[in-house]
Amino acid sequence: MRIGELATKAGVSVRALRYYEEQGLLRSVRSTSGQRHYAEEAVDRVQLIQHLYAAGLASRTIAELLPCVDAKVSTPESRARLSAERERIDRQITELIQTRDRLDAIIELTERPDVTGCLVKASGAA
Amino acid sequence: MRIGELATKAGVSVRALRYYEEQGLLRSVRSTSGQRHYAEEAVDRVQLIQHLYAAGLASRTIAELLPCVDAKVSTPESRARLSAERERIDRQITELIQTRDRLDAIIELTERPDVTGCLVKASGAA
DNA sequence: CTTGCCTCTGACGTCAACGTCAGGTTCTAG
DNA sequence: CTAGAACCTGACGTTGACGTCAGAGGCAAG
Repeated sequence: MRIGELATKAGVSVRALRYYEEQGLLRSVRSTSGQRHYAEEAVDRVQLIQHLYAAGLASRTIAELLPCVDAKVSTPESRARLSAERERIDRQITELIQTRDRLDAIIELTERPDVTGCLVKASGAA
Repeated sequence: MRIGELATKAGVSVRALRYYEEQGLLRSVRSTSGQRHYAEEAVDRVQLIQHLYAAGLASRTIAELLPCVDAKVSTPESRARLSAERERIDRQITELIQTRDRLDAIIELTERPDVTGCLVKASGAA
């Protein structure tokens, strides 16, 4: 498939795909006229890239991780990098859960209709 | 306390605190000479701000949420906004967990020492 | 063959959350 | 009283992941 189709299927922009290639995250086969062509698997790969971006990884980091994903080969460094990022994501999840809980508490406070007094008086209504 | 102390206690830069004030997220009492002074609670507030940033909220969004946190007052819109952001964070957590699990799978693949063949040959070793 | 959409390569624009530097004031320890 | 740290207000710089525009070529339909 060509770049437009991949963009649609993966839910990203054409520009993003070119950018991924520029960053070494995505490869394409070029036709004689220079147009990019992709296999079906590229859809999955693009989505993985998106998820890693969403997890806060930078292009450089992703570029360092993907080769060992492809080759299923690991050096001590790549393994360290993989688990380091895994831990980072894990901490991020923990933090997000805390933030969500805090938001929940806030919602609880602002939504409680039985403490109507605070809406007007905002005095020490325990 | 003054801005430097707050920065240290909250673990952010002085510049960041001034930026928060500029964005309407943090208030300070000015001394006659113009220096900012904060109460102890500011430490908590700054950390909440940081967590919301970490959860992907923009300054504008935080600025819209904080007043109803402060006043513990809620309009229908503020309630909608609060739970909308809560849902966003929730989806983000789900997505992060998926990404983490995917990383785990990758780590499993690259770390497995019993499939030594793929390190050199990378053939169809099931 | 032409119309119209898709694609190409630069290359500059954007936006947010600060970093950083300049030039001047204020506070505090000795 | 004085040196040095901390603070002030602008205001420009930075970074990453793209958006967007310009100008030129490619491809299927009629």
